[in-house]
This record gives sequence, C-alpha cells and structure tokens, in this order.
Amino acid sequence: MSNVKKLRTISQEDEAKRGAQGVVYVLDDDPGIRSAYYRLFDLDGYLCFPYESAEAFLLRAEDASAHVRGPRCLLCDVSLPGMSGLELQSEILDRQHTMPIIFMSGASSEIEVVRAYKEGGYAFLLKPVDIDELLDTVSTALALSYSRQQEQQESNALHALVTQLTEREKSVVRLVLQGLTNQQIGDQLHIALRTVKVHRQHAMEKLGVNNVVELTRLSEKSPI
Amino acid sequence: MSNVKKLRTISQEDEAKRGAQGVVYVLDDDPGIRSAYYRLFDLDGYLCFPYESAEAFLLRAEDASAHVRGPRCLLCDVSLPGMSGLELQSEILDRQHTMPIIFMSGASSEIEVVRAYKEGGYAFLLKPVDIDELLDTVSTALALSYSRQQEQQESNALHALVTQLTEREKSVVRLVLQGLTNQQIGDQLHIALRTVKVHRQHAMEKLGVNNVVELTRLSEKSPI
DNA sequence: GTCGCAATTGCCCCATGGGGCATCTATAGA
DNA sequence: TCTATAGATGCCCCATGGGGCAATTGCGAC
Repeated sequence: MSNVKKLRTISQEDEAKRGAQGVVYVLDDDPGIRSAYYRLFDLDGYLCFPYESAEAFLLRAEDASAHVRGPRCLLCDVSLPGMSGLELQSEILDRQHTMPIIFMSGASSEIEVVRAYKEGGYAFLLKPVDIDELLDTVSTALALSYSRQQEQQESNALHALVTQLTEREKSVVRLVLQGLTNQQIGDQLHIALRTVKVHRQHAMEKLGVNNVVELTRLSEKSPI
Repeated sequence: MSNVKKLRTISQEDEAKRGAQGVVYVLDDDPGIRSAYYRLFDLDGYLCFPYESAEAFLLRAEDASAHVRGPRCLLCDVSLPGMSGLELQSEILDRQHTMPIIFMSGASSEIEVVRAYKEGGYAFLLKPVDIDELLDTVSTALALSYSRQQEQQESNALHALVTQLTEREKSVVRLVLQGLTNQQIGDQLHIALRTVKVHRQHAMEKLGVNNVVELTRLSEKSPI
C-alpha cells in the first residue's frame, strides 16, 4: 500500500515536472510514428500524449492531461481517418485557442497547406520531417503557448480584482483614469469631495496599487 | 501650358485619392495577367502598379509610388524569372516590413507554400484565383497595412516628442513613471525638490500631457 | 564678451491628494 | 430585530503637486 502510494506520488511529480516543460499531443494514425514521437519527446523532457485519431483526442485528451500544468501544443497529421486534422483545428479553436497546432503531412496538396495556415495553424511540416526542425518548431510553439497562458492568467487575476470593486468605486476609477481631479469627479457624480476620496482609496486598496501610475498600467491590461 | 498643368494636377489628385484607398503592387511575368489585374484593381478604386519581375519592382516601385500615401500590399507570383517571389520577400522584409505580401501560384509545390508562410507571407492564393477571394484578401491586407502605418506614424510622432526632452527631464520622467514622489526623485538624483518640479513641468509641457495618467499612457506607447 | 539655454535652487502660496475620526442612511441577511 | 456592508458626508490635518518670481552657474554660439 505504501509502495503503491509512493510510486504514484513519484509518477505524479514526474508528470508535473514534465508538464511544466511542455505537453505535446501527438495525433497520427500510424502506431509506429506515434511511438517514435512519444520516445522522442519523452527523451527531450516533454510530456507526450499520443492519439490515433481526432475523435480519440477530443474524447480523452482533456481528462488525460487535466491535472497537468504548463504550455502545450498539438502535433497533428493532416490526413487522418475520420475527422481530418483541419476539421479538428476549427473544433479546437472554438474551445482553447491558446494551443498552437503544428500540422504534418507527406502527400498533401497545396490546398491543405494553405487552408491550415489560413485557419490559424502555427506551422506545417512536410514529411519526411526533419527532427531538428520538428523539435525547433515544437519548442517555439510551446514558448508561444506559455506566453499566451501567462497573459491569460494575468488577465484573469486582474479581472478578479476588478470584480471586487463596487459600481461606485468603478465609476470613480474610470473618471480618475480620464485624468479628472477628485473635485471634478465629485461634481460629475454629484457627490461630495470626501466621498470621492473614500471610493478612490477603497478602489486602490482592492486593486493593490499605490499610485495613479500603477492604476493606469493596470487599467491598460484589464478594462475597468 | 495651363492645360498641361491642369491635367497634371487632376491626375495627381486622382492618384492621391486612389492611394488613400490603397496601393496594390502586382508582380507577374505574364503581361495578360498584369493588365487584367490592373483593370480589376483600377475599377475597384485602388492604385495599381504592375511589374514583370522582382528586379523591376525593386528598381522602379519606390520612385513610382514615392509621392503616394496610403496603405499598400504586394500581390506576387511565386515563380518569376530571375529573382523568385520568395527571394523578393526576404529582400522586402528587411526594408519596410509594413507591407503584407500575397503570393499567387499555379503549379507550386507545398514546399513553396510552407516557406512563404514561414517567412511571414500574408496569404497564399492558388491559381485559378477566385476573384472574390482575391479582392477580399487584398482588402484585409490593405487594412492590416493601414493599421501598421497608423501605429508607425503614432510611434514616430511620440518619439519626436520624447527626443525634445533633455536628459535630465527624461531621468525625472522615468522616476515619475516608477511611481516615486517628487521628493524621492530629488533624493535619488541628488537635486532639490524645486528642481524636480521644474524638470517635471517642462517635460509634461513638451510631451503635451496634462496629468500623470496621460503621461503613463504615452510612456506605454513610446519608451522614455 | 555677450546672449541664450539648461540646470539648479530658494521662498512662498495655493490646490490637490491622502487619510483619521465620527455620523447617518439604506438595504440585505441571520 | 440586530448586524454587516455600501454609500455618503463633514471636519480637520498633513503631505504632495503645481507654479510664480528671482537668482546663480556653466556652456556653446555669434
């Protein structure tokens, strides 16, 4: 029992560690390619989830990697049995557009390549795939995913702060951000100077800013 | 004499008007395609400059459209005699990366398509080109060019303002933007409070801002 | 050498921002 | 009914920002 627990813990730690470096979903109907890519990314310290079809990916990927943090990207063959890679892309873009998609293809027409890019594909690798180019592309894709996640997190955090403001506080802050003085704000909202000061003070405390400069910067990142 | 002058004036006005709507450089070695596209874009109110090769474009395009304002894009066949479209692209990106490039190709390999996108191509149209798709792509490309130009102009204008500041004034502004009080700034620069106020005042006047909010916003757009 | 300009500073005054203390009202819950 | 919370306000005090007036210094240009 303790052994099992220990093993599980280690495995989870390992997964968390690899996840922090990056998750690569691999989507190819060829089992040989899947296992080859799995080994490749595993060796490189990434966490790899291989799937044989778009349907399998949509069904199982979310659960399989739900507890893993970190940037992620999708490496996907264009021509798959069932739902094609391109169809999958538009499906994915609706949900989490934070994940770059790298397409691979051997005998693909130019039409597919154009469509993949037009619909927001991150890159297109033609088979035979050059390993260095592949690793390079995955690396930059994960970097992009990382920065998107960071932005997302920051945006969420700021939005959470803004939500804590009362309507009155938000009104005052908006006028502060128009460069008005407290007196002018009071006139506009038909409240006393002292009241404006109170709202302003409360808002600044809730938002965690110490001066107007910080307040302005915050407001540029998250509308108030 | 007066007639000639009048004609020239009208022509220039016309060109300026069309230029404001957009300039489309067309690059194709087929004279038939050049004239067809010329008529097409001319009818749509754009100003069109056709060239038969990349070399001709590089040699003559700048002079030909030097006096024209407005957004611009390049519509370019991939396979050209002499310098290819892809080679031209890297040449152009070095100079003015404000112009989106739309590639066209009939019998092009996927490799070319991938390379065009990888190196920053805006779009890739496969022949036979759908006219609506073409006009649509040109339209969005010009919109992109326009917004880039706007950003560029704003950035230049702000930079011109910042250049007017003396070193001392810039130092003070930077510290203001760190949220320091005048007294703290004085301590850090080893100057008197009154001196800080003077520099601050001069800087705000030169930058045309009335309060710290505007100053902060300006500094986000152009580093000081 | 004189002029203009940047930098510096002191004195002084007023406007504005920040905030403690206390009060009052209204409203949604416990 | 009692309480917590948001909103509003007055009084008062201090810190800070803004800015007029005047003077000094140093440097490059004419």
